[in-house]
Amino acid sequence: MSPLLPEFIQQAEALIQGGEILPSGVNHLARRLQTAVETNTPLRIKLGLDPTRPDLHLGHAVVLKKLRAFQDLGHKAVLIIGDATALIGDPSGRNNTRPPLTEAEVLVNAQTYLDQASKIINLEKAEIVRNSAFFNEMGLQGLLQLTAQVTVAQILARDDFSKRYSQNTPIALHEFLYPLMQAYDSVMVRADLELGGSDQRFNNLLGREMQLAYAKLRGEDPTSINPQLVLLLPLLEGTDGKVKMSKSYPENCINLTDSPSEMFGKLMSIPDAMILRYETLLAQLPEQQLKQHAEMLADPEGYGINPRDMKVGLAKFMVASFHSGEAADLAEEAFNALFRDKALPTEMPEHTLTAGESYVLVDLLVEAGLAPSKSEARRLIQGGAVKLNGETKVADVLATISGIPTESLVLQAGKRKFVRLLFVQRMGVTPIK
RNA sequence: GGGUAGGUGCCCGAGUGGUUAAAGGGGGCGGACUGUAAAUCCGCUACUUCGGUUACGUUGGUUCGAAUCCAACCCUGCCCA
Repeated sequence: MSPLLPEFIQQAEALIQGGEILPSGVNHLARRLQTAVETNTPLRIKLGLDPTRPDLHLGHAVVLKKLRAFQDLGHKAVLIIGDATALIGDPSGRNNTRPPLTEAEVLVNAQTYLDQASKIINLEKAEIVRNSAFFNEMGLQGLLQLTAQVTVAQILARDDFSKRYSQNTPIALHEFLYPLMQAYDSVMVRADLELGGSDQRFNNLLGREMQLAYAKLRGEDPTSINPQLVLLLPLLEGTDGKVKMSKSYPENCINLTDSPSEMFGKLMSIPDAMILRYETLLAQLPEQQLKQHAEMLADPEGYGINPRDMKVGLAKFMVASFHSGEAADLAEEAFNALFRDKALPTEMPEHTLTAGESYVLVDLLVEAGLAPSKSEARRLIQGGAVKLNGETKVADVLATISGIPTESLVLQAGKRKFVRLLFVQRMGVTPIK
């Protein structure tokens, strides 16, 4: 074997940065990288995504960006659309069974996933595999063979399962299958490295075992097998700064499909303590800059900086990378106008009303989508949340409103919900009954 | 199959006959403040034609009155087989 070259060690270090490689040690990865170049066979980098809910968020972006980094070095991205595994739902980090999905939902979500992933990775150069392709073929025998490779004790050793088990919360048997199936993915796509969040440790490591097990079944020499490496990346906390960003808590997520202003605003809402973490995992700023930011954040007054401005920088960077620089500028302007200067937004949904008619405000709030029910609308008014044209606060629950033709009024509920009311002349003749 | 403990609002969780639309916490929403949709503080958190109506696994029953008592059923944990 040729000696390990420093350039590949450096490459490996850069790739591992922020994450954890298993088995641990830079050299494992460096060796693979070098061999790949020497033999001119790109590494197969596996990432599995379950189309359980249609939107990818910035948590996924952390892993996808890493996948992109491998792509940029000429390696093969193997994207698994877990349309079979999605029928179970990953029990990782869960304390209860996931709600099942219909097959139709899974299909729609899968397509959306690919569209969104294409914002980060180069989809044309990636290999895309739906795991239903081989799981549907597997048959009972295949399933039994798969399940025979792992013992119940091994599965129960997994943290989530053992916790649920000891807390007497139900575990459905099919949930045990999830790690096995994910591991089998690795066998089928002959993965050299699997990417995952740090909660994927068990599943990804099982992939190694499974690759070995199946190699033995095929009668291959176990010593000649190189099971996949595992690169685990930290889980990004959501906008609350506490719980990891997860599809299970949509309000805590920043989605890749979020509009520029939405993405900007959500990034501005992360706690100050999260700034550095986002910069590390998402913006992937150079180490030096991160260090500098850490110092400044530790003593904002001393450095004469405002953490807010740092957040603005982060928010603009992210919006620019998912939308465009222009969109980022516009989002910043709109944000400042709306929240700093408390101006009305320039664009908002419209709701058309007939001029001269009298409308009860409570009804209007519901019709215009500003409140989910009339009771809620009343509460909003009582809480002082409802304003007209940004000025007049409505205090009366029984208030009514009417307008003259071509007049427009801005109805506002809270700081973020606006609707423009347009009054038009009644058209034609109203039929009289 | 036998025994036993449970099933409460978006989530967790108190409540064992009557001001209980149901304590407390989390989450969410709103307000004030600010440097932002940070932090902090405060309020709200079933629906309604404002008469009421619907809610504590389901369906019946007892009672002037039930989340609370009774019966059957469904679901979950644990022990035994």
